[in-house]
This record gives sequence, structure tokens and C-alpha cells, in this order.
Amino acid sequence: MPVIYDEVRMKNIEIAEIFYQIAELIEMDQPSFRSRAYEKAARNLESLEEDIEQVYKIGGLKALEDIEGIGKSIAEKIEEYLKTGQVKEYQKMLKKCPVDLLNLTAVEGLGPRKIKILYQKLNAKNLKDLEKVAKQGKIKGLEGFGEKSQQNILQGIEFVKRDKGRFLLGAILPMVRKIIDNLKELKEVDQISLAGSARRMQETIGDADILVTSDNAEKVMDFFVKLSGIEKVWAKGPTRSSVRFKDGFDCDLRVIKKESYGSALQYFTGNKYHNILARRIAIASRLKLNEYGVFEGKKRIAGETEKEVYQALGLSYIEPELRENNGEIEAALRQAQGKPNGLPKVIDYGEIKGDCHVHSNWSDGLYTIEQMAKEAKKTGYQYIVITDHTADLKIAHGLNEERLLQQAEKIDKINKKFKKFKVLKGCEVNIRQNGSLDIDDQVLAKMDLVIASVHSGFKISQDQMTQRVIKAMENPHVDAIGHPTGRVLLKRDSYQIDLDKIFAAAKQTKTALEINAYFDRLDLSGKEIKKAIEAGAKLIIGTDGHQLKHLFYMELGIAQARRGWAEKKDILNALPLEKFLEYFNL
DNA sequence: GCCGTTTTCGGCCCGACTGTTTTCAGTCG
Repeated sequence: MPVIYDEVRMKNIEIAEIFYQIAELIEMDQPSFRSRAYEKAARNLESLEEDIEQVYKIGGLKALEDIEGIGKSIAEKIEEYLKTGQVKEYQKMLKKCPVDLLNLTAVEGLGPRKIKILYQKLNAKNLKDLEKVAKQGKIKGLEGFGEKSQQNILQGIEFVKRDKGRFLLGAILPMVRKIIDNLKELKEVDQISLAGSARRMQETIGDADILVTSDNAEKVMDFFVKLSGIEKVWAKGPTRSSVRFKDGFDCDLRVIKKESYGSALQYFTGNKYHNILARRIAIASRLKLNEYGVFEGKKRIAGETEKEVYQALGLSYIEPELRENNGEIEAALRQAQGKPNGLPKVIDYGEIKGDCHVHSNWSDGLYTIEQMAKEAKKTGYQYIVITDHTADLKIAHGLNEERLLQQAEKIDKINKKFKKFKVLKGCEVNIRQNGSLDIDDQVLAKMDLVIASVHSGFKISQDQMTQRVIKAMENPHVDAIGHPTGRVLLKRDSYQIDLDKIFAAAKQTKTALEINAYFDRLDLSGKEIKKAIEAGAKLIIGTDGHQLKHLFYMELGIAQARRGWAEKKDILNALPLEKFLEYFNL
């Protein structure tokens, strides 16, 4: 999992990490439900919105115990960590088996039991030790290990060292779709679908899952493991095969029977916690849910489609992007029972009418305004907003007032060439440290849409950053805030900013917040989008496209909006041109 | 270790694959 550290909730992450490790350490000795309890507590701490330190400060031990999955014993360990910076019992366990669990468990095929044996017999404490004993041939011959295990460990170490195991959705999706197209050519493949985190359109994914129905699984698997670009076949069987591609990502293929397609798709789409909850609901109704169907005793009562699976559990259908155990099951239950507060009718992939954030070669884009506009029109949009960088962003050839006005004239000319399509005048101004903008108000007033973004001075306090952005929002010419948290996936964390205050200011100043669809930004995140909407803010989706093919990142932005439970009404550029202009008083 | 419309004890999601065994433990998703 990509741990995107959040300094405000740093203690939550630190303590969660310790609990995850305690869970592994317990498993080393004696697999038991005790370890699951720690795992669950860790998970809940990670996803807890509040800062655990604050929770404790305000409510003490009692408040800790009110958190789901945290009882007396675990609450005391949290208290101990907050007071002393360590957990004695964890230190004691670690002393007994002082290994680098984090990196060792990252090696494919190594779990707590095997790690323990490797430590006890060969004193392998970390990847370096492990690599050494594997190369010396000391692993084969250990109880439970053979030649194959030793080879796999060596290979696993290489993979761990090469990448940290996460990939950007925008980078993987095209490749997985190609794999699916390849498989479709096989006549033995009947139905086929993407599953897993890629189907949920998670921002980053660890591997790709594909699901197929076929009467000839063997043939499908034979074909799959021989696809070009495969570097390693992890496993090959009649129902599941797993491979690694040279680009470094793993792909799993599952073959199931037609009657189980829906339940398998549901199962393999996840996420894990959504599924656990779904299974609990099944159990409560005296049913059993697994990848083969929904069963009443031995009788299958659903399984062919996902819809009927959810229906059999008494739930409305839940879109894959929503399956995060983030309240969607409860909402689906209410909806199925005709109660209020059901599932949102999330925005559809075809409902965006224009791209709100596009660069041209006037600043750091690769193509002319006209080229970008033509491509956008081809994809079916009614408009785009050209939002080139402005003065302060020298590295991107930012436009000053004079050049912006020249560009506006140019856009007027270009618009005469288009029918049923409009290029709107905009810019992406920089929010300076003090909250002022790098373009004069008189010129901003002539723009159709002004996006204000933070592009420098990230390392200021949360208060300063929040005030800085709010000041920009209070400028009557600013229509939207670009990539509001500034994060770059797998590279850079968000800057410190109080989003609750930003969301409130967005509502008050009628400033839209951007869902930046660029594949390594996807900023805001799904969770943040949900909160923004709840706070009454409006959103726009922009690709931040710097070249033609970037315009297709819109799909990722829409996915992000869906993950944030956004409906069409929440997204301003789902409005047709006329209504969009009306909204911004143009 | 946690939890409670099965409520203070007994259950906690569950099946496939690998590598090692010779009936299964460990790992993964």
C-alpha cells in the first residue's frame, strides 16, 4: 500500500505500522485471532479521520476505546506510545525476532512463518542477509524449503529492490486493456472483464486482475502465460494464473464458469473490506457468499451477474469505484429498502462537456491552441478552457498581462473557425506566498475562467498555506483552485493545508475546486471530493493537459469524482456550454 | 484481542496455488 504520509496524523500512521508488525510477530509464533485484532486496529487507525493524539488528549483512554476495533489492551498500547514513544511489548517481541519485517514480507512468498525459520536457522534479519544466504545455497534443505523456494526468494528480492510495488493507474490501464484485447482474440474466451483495484480505478495499483469465463480454462491459461512481455510466471492453474510483465507489474487471470461470473467479478473487484462486509451481510441472512455465488445451504441463488449478487444480499447495485467500505454498503441497503440517503447517482464517464484545464505552446504545452481544441472537439466536448501558466512560472514560460491579452485576441480568431465548439479564455495564475496573484485584476477580469494554483513555496505552515489559498479564493476573479493539495502520487506529499476550511471557503466564495485529472496528481482524492461535496463546494475536472494525449486523462478524473460520490450536479463542466457560461456569469 | 439483534463466551471471510510433503502448511488475494 502506498503510504502517503500525512504529518497531521503522523502518530496514527506510526502506531498503525507498529500494530501491523505486532500482528506479523504474533503470526510467527502462533497464528491466531489475536493477530487479526491488531491488524484491524491498525487499519482503523490508518483510516481514522481524527489525529489520534488529539483524540487521546481530549478524551483519554476511554475515547481510544470508543474507536472501532480498539479495546482496553490496544488502547493502553496507544497511550503508552503517545507517552513514551514506544510500545514495550512490541520491543520485547522484536527482541525475540529482530527482523526487518516491512521489507522481508514484501518478498513474494515470504510470510511470518517462513521469515521466522529463516531468522532462527540462518540469522537472516533483512533483505541483505537473506540475499546472502540464498546465494550461498543455504536456504534449500531447511524444513519446508527446497531448491525452488531458494530461487524464488532470490528473484523476489530483486523485484523488491527494483520497485516499491505500486504503479500509477494511468500508466497501467492502457497496458491492461491491451492484454484484455489480446485475450479477446481467443475464441475460448467468452466474457472478460477487468477486476481488482484497477476496475475500482484506484489512483495507484499493485497488480492487475482480469476475469474470464470459458469452458476451456486450460487453453485460456496456456495462451495467457505465453503473452509477449511476460517476465515470470508466478503460478499457473486451471482457475488462477499469475504473471509478471517486464514493465514490473503483476497480472492475475482467473477463469470461472459462466454461472459464477457475477459473484467472481464482485469478489475479485474488492476491495477486501467491502467484501468482508458483504459476506457478513450474507451470513446474517443465513446465506453464504463466495466467488462461486450466493448460496442458501447448497443451493446457488445468485451468481451470474453482479447485480443479482447484490440483490440477493438485499442491496442495490454498487458501482466499482465506490467499493471501498466507505459507507456504500449501508447506503445500498437503505436504497434497496426505499429509505432516504441511498447511493449517489454518480457522474457517468460520458457526461463531461468540456475540459477546464488545458495548456498550449504559449506556455509549456506542446501543441497550439487550435490543435488542442480540435482534439477536444473530436472527443465530443463542447468547449475547452485554455489555462496557460502565468508570469511567475518562468520555467513554464508563464504569460504576463500583455501576452495574456494577445492570447485572448488569438482565441477570438480561432473561435471563428469552429462551429458548435468554443475555446474559452483562461489562465492558471500562481498564488504567491502572501496569497496575492501574479496577474493584475484588470486582466483577470477579461478572462472567462481563472484557475489559481500553488506552484511554489510548499513548505510553509498549515495556517499560512490555508490563509494563502483562502485569500486567493476571495479574489472575485478567481473561479477555481487548481490541484488543491499539491500532491504528486508516489513522489510528493500534499502540502500542509486545512481542507475543511478550504471547502467552507469554496462554498462561501463560490470558488470551484479542481479535480486535477493528470495521472500523477489526481488531486483532490476521492475521500476529499466526498467531503468537499458534503461541505457544499462545487467542482470542476481538468486534465492539466500539456499535449494531445493528455486530454484522455479525463477518464481518470471522472473516476476520481465517482470515487468521491460526485453526481453530475456537483461537477460544473458536466454543464453544457450555455449553462456553464451562465454559471460563471459570462 | 475485540465484539455483541447469536450480548460476557464463542466466533472472527474463505478458497486456490506452490512447494513441500505423502496429507498439508504457508501465503496470497
